[in-house]
Amino acid sequence: MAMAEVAEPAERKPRGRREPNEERIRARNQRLILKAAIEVFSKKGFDGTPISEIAEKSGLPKANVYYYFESKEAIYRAVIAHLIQGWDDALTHIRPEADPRTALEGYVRAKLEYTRKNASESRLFASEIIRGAEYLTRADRQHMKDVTDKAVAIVDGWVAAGQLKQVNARHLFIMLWSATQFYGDFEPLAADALLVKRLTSRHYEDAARTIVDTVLGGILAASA
Amino acid sequence: MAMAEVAEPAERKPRGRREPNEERIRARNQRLILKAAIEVFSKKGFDGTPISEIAEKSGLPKANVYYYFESKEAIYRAVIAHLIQGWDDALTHIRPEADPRTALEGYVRAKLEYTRKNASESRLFASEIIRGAEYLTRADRQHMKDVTDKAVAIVDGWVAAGQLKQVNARHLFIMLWSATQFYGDFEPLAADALLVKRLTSRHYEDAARTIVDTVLGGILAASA
DNA sequence: TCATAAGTTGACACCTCGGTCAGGTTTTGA
DNA sequence: TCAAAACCTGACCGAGGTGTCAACTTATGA
Repeated sequence: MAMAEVAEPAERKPRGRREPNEERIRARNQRLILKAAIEVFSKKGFDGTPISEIAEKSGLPKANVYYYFESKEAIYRAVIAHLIQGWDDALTHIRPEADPRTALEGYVRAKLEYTRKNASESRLFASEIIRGAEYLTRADRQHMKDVTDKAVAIVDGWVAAGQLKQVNARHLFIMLWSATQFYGDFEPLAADALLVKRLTSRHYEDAARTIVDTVLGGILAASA
Repeated sequence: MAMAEVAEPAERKPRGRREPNEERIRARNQRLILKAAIEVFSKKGFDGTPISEIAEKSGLPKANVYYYFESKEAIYRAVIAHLIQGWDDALTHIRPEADPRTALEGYVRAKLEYTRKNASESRLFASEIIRGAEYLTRADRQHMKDVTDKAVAIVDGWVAAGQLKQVNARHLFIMLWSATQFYGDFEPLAADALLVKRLTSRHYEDAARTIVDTVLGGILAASA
């Protein structure tokens, strides 16, 4: 709603250069706040999160949090915007000149890795989408679309070249995405299904193998 | 937390029988409240939902809602418990004597159908899991486990009989589940990926075909 | 050295929300 | 017909949450 999400200082002209490791107060505190916010938001959701808890977790008094961010919503938006970045890294595995099996397997594994290592972020993102994605900016969504389009084009190319059987690339990526997301976002359910208390790296390994085997087995053009 | 979730009336002995279509006041109002609750909870989450809105949507004053339910949490629990029921219907397609292709295809289509027709419930469930599944009772989770176990055993049977290639049945079901869930729970994302504003039945049809083709193509034992 | 900008903070205003309650009306069943 | 149970509800309360503010301290740069 608000135009200026972050309260800007009166912009003293940045005349002198700075030592790299002398982190500016503003940068440090914003980082602290955002980091705490990711954790708390992902655990309790937007409405369930009191600013006081973000403040506590970041070691700052509440009023100081409001010195750096205009509102709770501004913090949330900043966090969401930050999530989008790391999002498409896995897709870099999908390169036209790569062979489909290696590329797709690389994607699946990278995606699972990301989901596993960044479970909080992943859940927060999922929860934002489930709630209707109202805090994702048009630009964020466009970016995700662009990245998807590019990957889809490459898969279509493989299909055209006879390297893959006919397949709807968009639905294919949805499958891969949802399957990989699942292990992080719905961990309790996944753990139940696998008869364990918590998922370990072994389960992620099994997941990768099953996904790759079944999906690739289904679309890889007669290589066997 | 509370033992008695729902405020019970002083249990007048049910001595006379009733006309079937003369719905009792209590039953009707509880139904109204639960229905409204599903909608609102799924849109705003537990913390984001004010009881006043459930009241409004169900046409009852807030105090009346509290006449039927002890607390907000009680309403939420009741809703969640209700969700579990419809959950495993799709799995009835997985029967030992069925042939794998028909069975799995039936499952995928039924699951997509459910997700599509009951998007609110589906999202609410997903959001509950993402938040850590703290309101799912042990019994609910056990039930889901049991149902899963049964389906897994059947798939394992097919594998043993040589009807399917070697596959980790538990991960397989996770794949199918997550893929089918995705279209309902993450609709905005799915729509973006498919370059449309909203998903239609055609997209669900494409989804079913893609899932079935790729997954079954990957695990069906040399039938082609 | 010193004026000014940036950063810090406890206290507080204000509002929303979960939940209660007293006292009413309607249903029920004998 | 009538008493008791079930049902209904406006008004209210207290806890907890967002966001503000005025006064203070620290950093900056000429």
